[in-house]
Amino acid sequence: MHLEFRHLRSIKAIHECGSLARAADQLYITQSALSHQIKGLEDQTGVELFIRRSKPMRLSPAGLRLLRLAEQVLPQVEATAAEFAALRDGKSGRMHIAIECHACFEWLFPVLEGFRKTWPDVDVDIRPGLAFDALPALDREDVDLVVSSDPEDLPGVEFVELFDYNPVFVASAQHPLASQDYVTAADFRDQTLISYPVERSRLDVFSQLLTPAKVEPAAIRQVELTAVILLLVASNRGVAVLPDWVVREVKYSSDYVTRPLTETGITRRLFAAVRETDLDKEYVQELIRLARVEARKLQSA
Amino acid sequence: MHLEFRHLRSIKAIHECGSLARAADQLYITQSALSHQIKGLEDQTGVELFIRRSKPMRLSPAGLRLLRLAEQVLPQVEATAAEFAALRDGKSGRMHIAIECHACFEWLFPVLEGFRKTWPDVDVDIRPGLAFDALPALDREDVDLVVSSDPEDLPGVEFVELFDYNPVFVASAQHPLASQDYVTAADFRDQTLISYPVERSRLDVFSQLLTPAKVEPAAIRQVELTAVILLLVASNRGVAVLPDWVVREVKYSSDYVTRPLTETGITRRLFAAVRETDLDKEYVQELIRLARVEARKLQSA
DNA sequence: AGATGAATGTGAGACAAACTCATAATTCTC
DNA sequence: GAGAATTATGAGTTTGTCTCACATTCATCT
Repeated sequence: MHLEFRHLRSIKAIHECGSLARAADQLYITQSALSHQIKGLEDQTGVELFIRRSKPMRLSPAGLRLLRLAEQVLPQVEATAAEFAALRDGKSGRMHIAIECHACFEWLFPVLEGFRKTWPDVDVDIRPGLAFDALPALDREDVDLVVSSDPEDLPGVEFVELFDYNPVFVASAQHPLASQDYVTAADFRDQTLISYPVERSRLDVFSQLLTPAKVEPAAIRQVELTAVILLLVASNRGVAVLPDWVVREVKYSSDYVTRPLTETGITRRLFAAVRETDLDKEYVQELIRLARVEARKLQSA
Repeated sequence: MHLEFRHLRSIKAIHECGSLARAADQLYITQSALSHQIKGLEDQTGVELFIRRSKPMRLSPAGLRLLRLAEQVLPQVEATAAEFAALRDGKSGRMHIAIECHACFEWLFPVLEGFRKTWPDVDVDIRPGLAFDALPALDREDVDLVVSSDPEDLPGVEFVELFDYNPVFVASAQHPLASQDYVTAADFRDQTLISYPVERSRLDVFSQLLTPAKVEPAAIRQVELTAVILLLVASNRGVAVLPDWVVREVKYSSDYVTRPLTETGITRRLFAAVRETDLDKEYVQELIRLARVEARKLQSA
């Protein structure tokens, strides 16, 4: 049975118009074409679709069955076509984000909250699980944006600057180091460091401070959640290094102090890695813009 | 968006096979054709359907959307195609029956009960509402079989003999006429006749007995249901004329007697009117066969 | 009945779309 | 980097669907 959408549309039109000629007009083909088409289908299936005895043609039981199929199927097709149109116009799309830096969730989530209001048809998700090899995942189109602070020169991938931040030392107000104006690598030698459970190269404390200075903390405790890290620090169970935006957030204001790392402080830059082909998409640019706005908000807080 | 079933089948096949070449084999087309086809669809929609960066091609989000459509739509189409095949093979069909004679429901219903067991895919219905002009309805394909005792010579319509029956006089055992061996037209002059609410020409009592004899009953009471007619007759509220098969059914065995109409009795013949084009369909012949069997069962009861 | 009008059906040819064949260009694997 | 596997491309053929022009059918009116 060689059925095509054309046949379903024709049957629906003939049923609605009550005549071949009018249906043909509606379908922008000649009445002859419609007649050929229906006859062809009838010949092929060996089943009568219309009752021609009485003259406005009426659907036979078999024709009614096809009409039912048409009424099930055609709306689904049109819905898909509409989604494709939205996709092409850039109104719809996918924005699955991999975050290499664990704490980024803190500013990214409010950004996405705002984003989904203006771009309701974009499928948004955060995938912290892919932290390992997020850039290959970007290339494989498993994700569409990677938040990273280590830009690489990859073909087809563009690193767009988001904002600068400072990793800062965090300790309980009662902690001895709290009395210093700033903290150096050597200061960590006797400390319990509380950090995210990821490899050292991905942690600012190590990559920017301890590893170059060849300093090893007395102990390391790995904690998944930012809120819990701050809780432990406030209870003087250890010290931590976190991006400034985290400790500036009001909701975590607790009994701890922050100090710069080294006399001058350390500055890091965050990037959004996206595929070059996605760079011109409006919603991608909008997300980057929103991220920068959010960063400015946090900095002034 | 010029989508065809072909595209949906291709996308499904490529997804399942994981490669163009294997999918092409499965679809009985060349790999080249498949490549052209997908590219054509992508060009037309302006949306990438497959990710070709890595070399077994994988579906893009948009491609996945189409795959979902395919998985919704294709089974529906195949189900319809299967129904059509059954239709052509005569395993499936429609058997909407119009009964001109009101009492025919009594034997027809058990027939249909048996019929639907062997022909589960035939859509069965009884339509007593069409009693008026059932033959035109047959021609218009509103119904497929008309049970009638008045064969006409219509083009395209065949009257197939079902069985003979005798309209018999029914009265309470206490009724004066119950003492006679048979009943004549004149006997009705003083009686209340209980009959179905249809025109006289459709009632055997009138067409076969009273109208030719120009006899008018004292009163006529019209009752819809056969069971109620027999109830009223048993209560001596009037007399009736019913086909023999009705009064032979055990379930109605009550306090009434039956007598022949006229000395010799009246015999009538029942026909199944079907369209000539339907005559060779197996399930039509089967229904007629079952009707005759049922009639024999009732006669021997 | 025959005429009239409004449908639907039919046949031939035009045209476009989809396929095949042969071959080029990728990408993966060892 | 060579070879294998996979996908892309271009040219030419085939298939199928459409249009055009006309035949046919059916319903209604006088």
